[in-house]
Amino acid sequence: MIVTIKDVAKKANVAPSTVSRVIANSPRISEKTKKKVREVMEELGYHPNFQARSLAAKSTQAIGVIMPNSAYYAFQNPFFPEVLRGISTSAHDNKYGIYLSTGSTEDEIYNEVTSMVLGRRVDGVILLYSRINDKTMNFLQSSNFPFVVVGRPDEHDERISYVDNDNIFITKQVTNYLIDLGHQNIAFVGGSTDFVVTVDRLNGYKLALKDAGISFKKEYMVFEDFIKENGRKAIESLMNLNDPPTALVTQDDLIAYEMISHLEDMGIRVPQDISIVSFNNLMLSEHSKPPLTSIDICIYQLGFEATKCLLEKISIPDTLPKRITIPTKFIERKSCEQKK
Amino acid sequence: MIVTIKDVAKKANVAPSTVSRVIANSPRISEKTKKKVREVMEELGYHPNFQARSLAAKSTQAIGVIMPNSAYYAFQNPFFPEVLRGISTSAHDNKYGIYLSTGSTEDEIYNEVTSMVLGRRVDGVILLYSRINDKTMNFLQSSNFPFVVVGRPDEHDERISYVDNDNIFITKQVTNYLIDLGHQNIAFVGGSTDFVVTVDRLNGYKLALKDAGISFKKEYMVFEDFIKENGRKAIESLMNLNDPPTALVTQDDLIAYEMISHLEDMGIRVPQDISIVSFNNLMLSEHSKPPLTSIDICIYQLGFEATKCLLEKISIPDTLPKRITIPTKFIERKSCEQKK
DNA sequence: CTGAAAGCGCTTACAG
DNA sequence: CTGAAAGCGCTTACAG
Repeated sequence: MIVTIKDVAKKANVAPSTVSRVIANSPRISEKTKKKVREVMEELGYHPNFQARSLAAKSTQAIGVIMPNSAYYAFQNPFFPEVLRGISTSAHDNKYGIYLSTGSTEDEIYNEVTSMVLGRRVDGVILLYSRINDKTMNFLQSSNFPFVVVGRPDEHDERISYVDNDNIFITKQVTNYLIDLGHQNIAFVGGSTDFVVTVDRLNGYKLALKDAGISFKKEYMVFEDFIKENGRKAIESLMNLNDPPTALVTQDDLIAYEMISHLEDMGIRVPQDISIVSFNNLMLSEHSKPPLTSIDICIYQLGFEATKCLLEKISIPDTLPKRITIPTKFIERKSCEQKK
Repeated sequence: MIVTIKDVAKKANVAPSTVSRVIANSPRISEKTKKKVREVMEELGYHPNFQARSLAAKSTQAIGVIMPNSAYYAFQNPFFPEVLRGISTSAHDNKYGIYLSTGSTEDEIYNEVTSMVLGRRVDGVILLYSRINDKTMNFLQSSNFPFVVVGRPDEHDERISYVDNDNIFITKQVTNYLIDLGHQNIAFVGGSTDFVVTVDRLNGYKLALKDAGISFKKEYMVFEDFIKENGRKAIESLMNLNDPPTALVTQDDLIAYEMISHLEDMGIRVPQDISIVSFNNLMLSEHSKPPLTSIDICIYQLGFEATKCLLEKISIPDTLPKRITIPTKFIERKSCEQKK
């Protein structure tokens, strides 16, 4: 049979309410009573029931983590285990559990989130992506439920708490790095433009070009949909331009690997013929050929800080919205070269 | 204010129990009543409270998913997002949620699992790894709680439900493939020997050698701890043997990439000088250089079937333990060559 | 410092 | 086909 608070109370000769207070470690209970009750709990193998606790206390001690739908480039992307590690470390430090939602379509995600929130499965939510005009985010905001976004919200970013890198700035820097190496024909290979991160990075890229007086070419932008459909063709169409790029800014190491592979097949060498700089600094990037020059966006920290921020908001509901910027590291390796 | 079953009942002029039955879509309620109640639910924006439901019905509609601790080689490994995708597809199809546990030490995992189970946070558990003499697994089994393992349990495997590849067999096959290419000096580069998967694959490897009359050499085995500490040194010590291997069976594509990188640095070419065959067939492996010959272990299916199996066990408690074997695919690419 | 009582929002025999 | 009542295992004012 299941051991309840009543069983413990009876055996310890106290009221159930006292046992409850011992569990919560209330300062209003004497050490002596606490000791006795704890002994009985131990003896009986008592374990508090989460559901009952949640119902009575109106707190679930769980946070919801919402992954983007799998259409997002590369669900095989190590980004997710890594954020998750950051999230769970912070969550467990605070005795919170993680409730995971991974819809395969936007609607599925939306439904899962609404039922999670309205059904009080969780005390707060972390959105692991930011998409343009996202109805899930809109729902979260209008329902006034504690949530934080990993990424920059498309709208109302002054009213939403979020954790992000400074994507515009770092992409500008990275592009400048290529420009300083003498490159003028720099292409941008991005994820889906539905995501704010893509838009931000694209803007950083454009900014750098503008500052350097390099005109921006539409043909130099390639996005996820095209790559996913036919990565080979995507890069071919880029390299077959009259004025092919001599450098690439790629949004993810995984995409960079694929690009490099196709390029080599086409007889184009990295970095001798084309330079590549990328994002995420996956573990592998150190060992790829050539070793990838990449931006370490500190994925773990992104998750860790987002959780910390959420937990704060849960415990102090009128916490002001804040933006946390996670610094990045430029890891220079061997995929870029001075333009000849 | 929160809308409860009572509010709906009052407005619809029925008893709360009737509303409850409408939610459960009980056949004992007339269509007419159902319709009326549903309209009111819609109108009031009613959403069932999970905690209350769980408490009364003694079912949480959630499964716990236990990840191995991050010490496991490569938490950046795409294995996890991929199993998770399989798990969540199956779970959501059945209206189950996913409760994630990711301890960073064995003890943390153990504590999370016990509190999850004893505290009735979940209806069942999926263990995403199988480790030798694992106290978490032992706890699960002795507490008679529904659970299934992804991987082969170390002990009592006839009494535990699990989903696995036939690791012994496939590793034997893979090793034979290398033997057929003329290789005699074949090394095994594995994960941690704490995990059953490593042991099984090692056994498959040994079996193939034995059948071919090749004597097994201890120096030809390299394991995780050594690699993690110093991957470069690990491979160097292998290649500096009097009789260095001409082929490698590697447990994971990620490790294979690292090995290849070190080998090239040492001036040893893959596949000309050394052949490599590996496991997991990551998305990248198609694009790596050389394209990796790898075993696709069907990670998604592993997760999907494990969940199906668990859900069955939850709904029919006396379901017999079963073993489900997920077939694998041998993806031949260009990392192996005939021995010269 | 401790207890009796009400209540969190549901489900489910039981009765009709 | 529907309702009244008890109960799931906790927490938390309120009272002393």
